[in-house]
Amino acid sequence: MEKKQNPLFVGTLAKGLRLLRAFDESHVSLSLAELVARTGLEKSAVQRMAHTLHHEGMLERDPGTRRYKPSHAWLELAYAYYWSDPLISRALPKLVEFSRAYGETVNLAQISGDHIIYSLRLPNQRTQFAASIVGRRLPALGTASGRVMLATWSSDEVTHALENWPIRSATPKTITDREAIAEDIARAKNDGYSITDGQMMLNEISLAVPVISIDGRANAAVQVSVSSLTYDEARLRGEILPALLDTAGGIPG
Amino acid sequence: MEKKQNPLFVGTLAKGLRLLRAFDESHVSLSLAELVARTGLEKSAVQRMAHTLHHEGMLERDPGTRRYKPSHAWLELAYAYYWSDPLISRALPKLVEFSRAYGETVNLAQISGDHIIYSLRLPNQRTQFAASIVGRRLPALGTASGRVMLATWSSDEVTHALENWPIRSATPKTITDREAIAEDIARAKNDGYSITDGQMMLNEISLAVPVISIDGRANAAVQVSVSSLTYDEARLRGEILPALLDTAGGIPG
DNA sequence: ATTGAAGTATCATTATTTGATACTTATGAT
DNA sequence: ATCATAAGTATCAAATAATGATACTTCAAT
Repeated sequence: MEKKQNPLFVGTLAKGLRLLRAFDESHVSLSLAELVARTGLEKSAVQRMAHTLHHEGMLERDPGTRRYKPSHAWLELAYAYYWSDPLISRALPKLVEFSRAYGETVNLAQISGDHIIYSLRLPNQRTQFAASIVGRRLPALGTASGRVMLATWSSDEVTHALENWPIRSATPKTITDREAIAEDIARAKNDGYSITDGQMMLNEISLAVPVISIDGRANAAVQVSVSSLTYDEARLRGEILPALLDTAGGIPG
Repeated sequence: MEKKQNPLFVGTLAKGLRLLRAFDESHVSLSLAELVARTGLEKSAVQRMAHTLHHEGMLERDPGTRRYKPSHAWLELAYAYYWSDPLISRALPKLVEFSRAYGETVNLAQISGDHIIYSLRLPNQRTQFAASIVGRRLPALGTASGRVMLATWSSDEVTHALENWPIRSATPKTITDREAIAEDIARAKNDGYSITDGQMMLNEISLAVPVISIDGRANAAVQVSVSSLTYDEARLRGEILPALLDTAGGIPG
């Protein structure tokens, strides 16, 4: 640790957190050696941190393989988060209502830095795993949700986002041209919704509408994903959009 | 810290985790002073840990009130957990299928020490917030899910659980007599399901069936909650039970 | 305007973490 | 089977980084 941090910064704690962060969708369990590789910490440090996290119930440990895994405590943290964010309890009943009425996958997305994060998801039969579980982060500029939120922000903020926020190409159809994204945001500003086609996954159309707070700004969006095989954009606009606007508008300010 | 721990134990990290754990459904945001009270740590230590957790993105901080809150990172951890637990991806499609077919709230519960934890929840219109979000823990003996899991365990394990696991009275109808719970588990062993009425919440009937693994043991259960105002136990057995058994049985070993 | 509580900053002390190393256990190739 | 190598575990002297007491500042309430 060669950082000249604030004297209030506790490096040991920060190191421990790096072990937790080392787990993700492509690293579902990690050995000691793998933790060393992924965190960049000393072997001894990882040994101690992993031991402590296990002792404290934050890491599961397979006695056979000696590999570490996330524990149930990670879900308990999510539980605490849900109670702490007032938007969640306001949005959930509306999303449930929509989900039951239309049978399509519906999500609540929130802005989180330059990404969006899905904080509520109500999957339907055909949605695949990654699109069914909360906590997924995606670059905001590449999603209908992110764009429809930006459409409610000041033009300075939008400009800054367009210039600095990341873009990740996920499919052949991913738009990586920032000029084109700017136009899409402008369109969303006019229309009050945003539609993307195959940006994160092929054959997936997303429709998002903003959850606007008292000050007119949206930090959240309600979003529906449908298969392009069963819907086209016109049908989405005709059948789903009005209900989705109701849903988002019905979320108490 | 007067603990004579293993030399591998890093006290500083454990302290930091206590701050995270201080948040729950009735402590959605905490001031520095409240964190001191809830963790039992020194004011200086809490100051440093909170600063570090905030710096590392694990705590949100309201600049106005100076209160700390869980951050979106807590949902990201849940995301990593979901990928790490193979049962989740196997169970989810089955639960979705059931949910859409019957329109009733359905959950996946897993054993977690002497509690159960809800790891998947598909809420319907009438379910209230606490029953809609994942990560909730309940004393296993007080739930249909816990009992139906125990029904697949060895009698030694059941005895041990009956003698030692906690019971919390949540409603006037909560059964606190361990003898009665023993009988209920025995019944579940025979029937292959368990029904409870108003144990955690009045007017709520729960039906749970085990998710049995290759060795015949269940560490998970699929559970349905319905209102006692619209269902009685007989109707639950007749209409829901067969489908629920299919659902749980269809979860790949 | 005053007061007490909450939050913030500082710093000498020393307990704790550190990281190198040695040891043990697993794994895989021949 | 045997060996070689990697992975995991244990130990300990050195010194860094956490500690916690205290003083200072800001805030909230009367």
